Amino acid sequence: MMNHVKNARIEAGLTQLQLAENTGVTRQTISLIEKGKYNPTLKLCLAICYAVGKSLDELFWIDEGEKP
Amino acid sequence: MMNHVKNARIEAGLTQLQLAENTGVTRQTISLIEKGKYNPTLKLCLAICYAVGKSLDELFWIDEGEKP
DNA sequence: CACAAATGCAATATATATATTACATTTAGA
DNA sequence: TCTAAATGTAATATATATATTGCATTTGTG
Repeated sequence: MMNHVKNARIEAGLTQLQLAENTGVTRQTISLIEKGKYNPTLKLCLAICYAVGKSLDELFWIDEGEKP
Repeated sequence: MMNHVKNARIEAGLTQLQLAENTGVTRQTISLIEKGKYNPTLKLCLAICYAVGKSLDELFWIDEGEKP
């Protein structure tokens, strides 16, 4: 479940803890999502989008070519 | 948790049962998502996108103006 | 109208997303 | 180098997404 959350978070100047607080979840949850080890809910995906100023497609859409 | 799944499904000429089978979930799950009573996982959101040929933003992004 | 397909929805069970706590490791700055 | 902040990660607990079954209601078509 690859995504672009980590890059977007860093671009937004946020730490994992800050993003977690902004989105109402735990730092672990953010960490695992960034590592691609979680399958987040849509609600959380949207909260992350709002927090870092990106769209769902920008953060979570994976083109075939991007799959390792 | 409003979305545009129902319209997209109908445009794609699929029934709830067909979309459920294509995405590997139950018809109930599709029904509840369309009714906005569920908070689906990203994986399922992507499966629905692929099944109906739409992007995450097209199906699940809710503009402020759209909120009832 | 009659009949079948499609949909809504309820109750219970299961799988898994997320919380909580805690500790180890890495990274950045003085 | 030293230290604090940031990050990785594990164990257990809880909340909730999803499955399963079943039946009622709606919708379309002859």
